[in-house]
Amino acid sequence: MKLTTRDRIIAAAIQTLASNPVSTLDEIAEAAGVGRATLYRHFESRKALIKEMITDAGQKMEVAILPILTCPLSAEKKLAKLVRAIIPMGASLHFTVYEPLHHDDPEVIEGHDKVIGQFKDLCRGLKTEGIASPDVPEAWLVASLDMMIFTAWESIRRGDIAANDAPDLVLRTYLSGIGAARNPQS
Amino acid sequence: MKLTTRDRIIAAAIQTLASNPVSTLDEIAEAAGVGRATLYRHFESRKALIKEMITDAGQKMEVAILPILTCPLSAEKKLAKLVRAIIPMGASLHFTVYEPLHHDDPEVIEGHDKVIGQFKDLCRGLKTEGIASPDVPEAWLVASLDMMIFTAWESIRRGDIAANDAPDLVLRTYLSGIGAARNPQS
DNA sequence: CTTCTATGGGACATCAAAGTATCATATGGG
DNA sequence: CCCATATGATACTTTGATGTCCCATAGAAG
Repeated sequence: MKLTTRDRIIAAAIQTLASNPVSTLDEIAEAAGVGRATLYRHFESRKALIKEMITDAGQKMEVAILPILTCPLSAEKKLAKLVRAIIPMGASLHFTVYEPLHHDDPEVIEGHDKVIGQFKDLCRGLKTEGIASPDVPEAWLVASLDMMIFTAWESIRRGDIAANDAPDLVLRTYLSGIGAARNPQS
Repeated sequence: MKLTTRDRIIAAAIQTLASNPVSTLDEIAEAAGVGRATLYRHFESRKALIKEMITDAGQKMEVAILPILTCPLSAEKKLAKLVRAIIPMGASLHFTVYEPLHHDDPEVIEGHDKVIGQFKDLCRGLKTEGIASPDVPEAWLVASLDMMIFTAWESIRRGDIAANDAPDLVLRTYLSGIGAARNPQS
């Protein structure tokens, strides 16, 4: 199925703005392969585009996360599936979690809280299963997981890390650090 | 000793631009506690300010890193000192390592490479000491360390993590993951 | 073939931030 | 007191990106 023009613009905006937050609409339009006028036919303004981009990213994240986190698996297994699923969406993750702009928009905040909430639940599960130590703050569990996934995405994009190696690296580093893996499964 | 106006502006620019990359010069000037005119008395243009900010951040990083990495300690000890020293400089780290703008400026690139080079040396040391597993790519060792330190800084700034807890969290997560620490020293 | 819709491209208007110029004022040394 | 230097404040110009408009055209549907 062919992507709609709107979706191509959103995707281009995510990619372009992730690599340079001060991109112009010309750059975004070019990356999307459309004229700037077309961009304005789909979005009222720059601000509207960015807002829809953020909520769109949040929805994509939710769609990717929910089925994984609601299936009956151990938190550790869920984590593994989650990491694999989300690494390719690094830019979406970035905008969903770390967008200090639109601080005020309730719709944006809601999407943000939903995604973060899912992460928090997962991290709580890791604690109750004894995977994560109880004396590590939950906020750190969430923040470092987000960060590690985003870093993996960026490392792939730069060509530093093979896309197929990234998920294992993230899981391993997150669960047992950079030393010898304690549970070299999967 | 009192900070020069120039240094206050640079510091304000680092803080302000780290939290919002599209800050205006008015915002930066206000954060520095000076008038916008004064800002132009010290820097030719916005671009010049940002460039000097980046090189300044790079120099600060170098000054902070070098004495630690050249002293005769194990790589593991160096890492511990490094993390403690750099976390409060999170914003500087951010601009030194992850600034895709000024991609072209040789001076900026040089500073970047110098800092990254130091990190790489340290990571190599961790490998030879057997602290880091040999099958983890060096690029991942560097990238995840950078990002973890930056995340710690941001978590402190948001109020999620206590400043005094952050270094141990980073070291522990980096070396042995979020589970029970293997070597609960220091 | 005609019509409807979406698009590309370019000309133009508008606006916000960058950058410039000037004056009054403070501060510190002589 | 007087001068030099640095600054705050404000008004002004310039610039570059945003936002608007229009027209020619391609493709799909009738």
